[in-house]
Amino acid sequence: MQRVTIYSVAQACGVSSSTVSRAFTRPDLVNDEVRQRVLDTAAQMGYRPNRSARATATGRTGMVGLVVPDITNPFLPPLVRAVQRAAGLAEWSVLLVDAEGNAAAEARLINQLQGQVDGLILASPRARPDALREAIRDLPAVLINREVSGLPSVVCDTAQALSKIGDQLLQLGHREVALLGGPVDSWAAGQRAAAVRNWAVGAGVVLDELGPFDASFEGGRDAADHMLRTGATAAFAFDDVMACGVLAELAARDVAVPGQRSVVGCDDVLMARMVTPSLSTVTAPTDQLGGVAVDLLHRAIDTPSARAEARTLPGRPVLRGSTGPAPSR
Amino acid sequence: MQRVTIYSVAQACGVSSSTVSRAFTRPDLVNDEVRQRVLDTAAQMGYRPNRSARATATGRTGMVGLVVPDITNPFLPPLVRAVQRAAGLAEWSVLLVDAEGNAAAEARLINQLQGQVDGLILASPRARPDALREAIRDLPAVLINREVSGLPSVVCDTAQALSKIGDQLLQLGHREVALLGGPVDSWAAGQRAAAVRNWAVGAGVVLDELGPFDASFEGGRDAADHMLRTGATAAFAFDDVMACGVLAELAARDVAVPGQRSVVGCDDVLMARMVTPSLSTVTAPTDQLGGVAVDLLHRAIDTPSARAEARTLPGRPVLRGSTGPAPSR
DNA sequence: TTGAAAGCGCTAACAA
DNA sequence: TTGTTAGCGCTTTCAA
Repeated sequence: MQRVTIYSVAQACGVSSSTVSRAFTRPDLVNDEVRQRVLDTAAQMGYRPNRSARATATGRTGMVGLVVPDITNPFLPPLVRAVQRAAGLAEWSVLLVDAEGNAAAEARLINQLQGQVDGLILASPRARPDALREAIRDLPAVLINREVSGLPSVVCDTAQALSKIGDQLLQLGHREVALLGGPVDSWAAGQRAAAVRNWAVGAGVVLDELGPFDASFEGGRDAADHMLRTGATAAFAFDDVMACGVLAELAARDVAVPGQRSVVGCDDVLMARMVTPSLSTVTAPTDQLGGVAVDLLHRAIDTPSARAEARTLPGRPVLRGSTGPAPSR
Repeated sequence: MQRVTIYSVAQACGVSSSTVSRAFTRPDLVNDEVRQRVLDTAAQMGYRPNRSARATATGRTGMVGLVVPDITNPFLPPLVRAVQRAAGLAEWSVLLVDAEGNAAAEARLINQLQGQVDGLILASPRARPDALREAIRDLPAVLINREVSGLPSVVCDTAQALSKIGDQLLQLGHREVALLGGPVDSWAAGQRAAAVRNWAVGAGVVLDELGPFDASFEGGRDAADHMLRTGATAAFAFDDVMACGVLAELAARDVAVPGQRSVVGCDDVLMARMVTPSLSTVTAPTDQLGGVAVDLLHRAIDTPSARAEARTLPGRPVLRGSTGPAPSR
């Protein structure tokens, strides 16, 4: 029993190999009856188009590279899923690459993807803009949660949501608030910090800018320690993971949340609901982020000349158990 | 400026295309000096071997499919990373496929991978054995955390670790213990249940078998509810996620952990350290699981005739804050 | 140690 | 609407 190719199918059908090929790739160009016959015998013979051969012939691999800075960051798996689902709809396979938290590795990994994929989706990459652009070369690429001029991107705008949560804190009586900063090479960290700063000025509250801290549980514990040395009664953590660390450290020190301190996260990862108290945070529209990214990549591939589009999707504020009235003095 | 191929490099070097090809794939077959010259000009011209063309010629894609049942399960991302790292060492790219928690989708997805990859790594697949075997067909495949006769596999043995934790509970005075069962189609759930049962018989403790529950936070809350209706002072949850749900529900009902109830998880996911109290659990040797899986796949590909090997790696018990002395009556 | 040439399975002009 | 044919870029005999 031989490998089944378009040739064996063609022979079995009494047509030429091109007809078989067309039956699969350009069904409209083939007589209905013939096409059906081809498809049937192909199915029956267990024919599966050889992706590699197709790729050599067309120059398209049918694969997209998805590069993530750190797959263990709980924000990413749902995003990976979203991208995967959207890509699947476009008949794309996803080549996942994890930079293992190493910003320097990103460029190298992107490089390795060259020639293996039709396009790139980069989820909140940490590499510097020039390194990024050089690694990407002329491969169509889309960024998620980061903007770099000249590259298409889709980001979650957390500014509005954060400011809404801020207003809530204000109403709850908080007058001094801490900003627990995230990694300096994180674009999102910059955006979020700016948003909180902006809100603080408008709201007239005292803002204690602390950090940068590691975007991790331990970083959060560290941040809580610093926060307790200020007069802040509430804190915006860079993300939910850090916020969880803050909660843990506060609990360890018998500082009641939300009784004595309020804590706000960002991203709304699965864990945000699981901790006690549950985290007030900003929900990112993960599915849409993935969908739009794939969509933009489609365009970037089909119309390489088109101007890079920078899209923004709003985050949604969610108030849960970790925010409450400021303690009375 | 044209695409650079072995031909352009060959021309620039004054050698034949086969020599260029060899310089990359069989360097030993080429004169040292010539090879160096070829490699240098290739690098300088920015030559990158075309994976697809190579694949059509050799019949090897240089890719492995990694199928996971649910990428949002926190146990998996570290495993994905481990597999990816090991695969990278073998010059393999990883095509990640997420079944989105849908057992039925697994077989379909595996099927789609046919012809696209050289082999398959299936992380704790849920599909039934026959469906699995049929989907795999004659693609080399390795299972992680599941055993199916005839297929190579590497699993984490949690039995010893669970029994050790059980012994600890015994010493702490627990005499009635609950087993919060996981999904029935999970092989690991079966193994863990058997381990706990076994230990319980040997230790002479009363075992309340409850469930099956959903392997989720909500499933854990549900399980806690059931547990509280028994006399159990300690519980083995199917996994850490479920255990977190148990902790949350107990906290919500003001049942102190570990004061009134002890809780044991399994897997030692990141979250296990983050919850309060931190979870006593079983640490899986994730990196090794990934490494061995890739190793086994290597063999399965190189020696298709070889007998399927079923390897076992021990889990390690970790006692943290969620286990303590049984409450005195 | 090297080169010529056939072929991997498929697509895409072009012609019929 | 179909078939013929020439590639896609690479590997791999086979001869030299």
